[in-house]
Amino acid sequence: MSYIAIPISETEPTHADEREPTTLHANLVALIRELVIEGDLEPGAKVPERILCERFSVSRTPLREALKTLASEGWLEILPHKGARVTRLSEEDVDQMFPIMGALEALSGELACANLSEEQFAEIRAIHYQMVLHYTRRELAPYFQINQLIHEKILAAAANPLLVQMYQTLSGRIRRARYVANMSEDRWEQAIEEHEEMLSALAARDGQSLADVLRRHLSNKCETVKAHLRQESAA
Amino acid sequence: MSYIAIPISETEPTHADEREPTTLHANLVALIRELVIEGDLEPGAKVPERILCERFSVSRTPLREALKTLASEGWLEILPHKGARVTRLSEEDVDQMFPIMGALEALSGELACANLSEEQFAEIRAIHYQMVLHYTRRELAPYFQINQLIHEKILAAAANPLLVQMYQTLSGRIRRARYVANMSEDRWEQAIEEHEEMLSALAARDGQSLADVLRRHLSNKCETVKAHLRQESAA
DNA sequence: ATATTTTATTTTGTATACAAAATTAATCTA
DNA sequence: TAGATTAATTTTGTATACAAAATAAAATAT
Repeated sequence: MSYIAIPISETEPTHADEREPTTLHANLVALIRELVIEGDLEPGAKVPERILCERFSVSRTPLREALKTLASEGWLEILPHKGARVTRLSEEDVDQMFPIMGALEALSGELACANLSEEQFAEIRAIHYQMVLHYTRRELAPYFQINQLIHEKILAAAANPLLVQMYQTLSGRIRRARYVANMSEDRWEQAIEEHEEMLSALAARDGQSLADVLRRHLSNKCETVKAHLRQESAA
Repeated sequence: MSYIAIPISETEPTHADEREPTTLHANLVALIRELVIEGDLEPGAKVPERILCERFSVSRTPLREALKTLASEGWLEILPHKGARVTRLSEEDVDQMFPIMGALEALSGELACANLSEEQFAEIRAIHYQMVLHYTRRELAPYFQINQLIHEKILAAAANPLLVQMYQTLSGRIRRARYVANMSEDRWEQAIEEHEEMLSALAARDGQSLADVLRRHLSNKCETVKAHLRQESAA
């Protein structure tokens, strides 16, 4: 049987000791997940319980519960009697993830077109042009951030919380790889063109077109990420 | 309050040499998940730790880890200091789940058409006609079982393990509701027609058509499930 | 020195112990 | 009697303790 988790992901405190109404378990899940996403725990690295216990000043009980949850979400792999390791994304994994993300994002596009208010559209359009500005100035980091924001806005407009959660789980797992991936000039230009298409489709509330371009966009992104993974594993 | 009788059957393999290393945690996850799916633990029911500990003859530590995992998978909800409850699907939940399942199943259809061997197709066709036979005899339970099998075969043909896992997790969560839902005669006939379309699309390896009919099929199923939920909550 | 057992040490899996919160039972008041 | 307050009980959250497995280190044989 399968086990893919649907995470309850909300941004939470930065220190384990500023816990108020929540439990250690919940805090630890958020904290360790962040460690993985930010790359403080590298893919393939062992995640020894004792080290983390000392780092967060907690006992093994809540920590182990957190590890189990994170494994269920796909961030870690737990081998019986051998402990937890940070999941290492293979090209195969990425090949499996991207079509699914494509399908989910396409769905979000269709739903967004059906629901999008004029205000929401205006906001996305504004953000879009801000992103283009960053592109013309070749400001990579802000570009990525704004880029992410656009996809989040579309996702939010789909008005399906479960869809948001599932997409974010997948997206989070490749976020680091995607961020580090230095795009080629050509790829960057292509990405901008795809975003122009998205805006047009959104303006026309053309769900089918939006779905198509999102799928295509993601498929291209997939190649970028895989290239980066190859490069990384070579080094 | 209803308690549970649990068979702890398959923990002892017949031969120790072909025994893969397993933990109580992993077993418990599978066992309790089954309890939820089979309906032994009803939606909304409390899941008291002590009771389950006694039923399974384990301590709270591995049990609690299992509960955390199951909560992460969406089967349970854990409220701090109040314990675990079986997730109760609202109509809203179902409305959110089905479009996603539709997107995933549509994707599986496209991928299946791209990969399907002649042998695989022949197998699905055979199963299909067996299902039609059950329909003509109005044998509901076997019909459901075979029906499920067809979808699993298509999913498997997509050759994307992650897709399988994600779909099964969602599918499992509504399985009980879907099974119990007594279909109307009209709906049943319609379902059969949709399955005929699926087979044609598969035969032609027409991914787009297959995706469309699968989405439509699932959308109809959604209405059936929601009707059942309404009926259930009324009682 | 290399390879292979044997023995320590560490790490994980599970059980138990104890404190805090929540639930239930009991008591009191109007 | 109903409702509110307080005390008892249960249940959950976390820490610690101990056993089994795995890893590292030491010792032996080749």
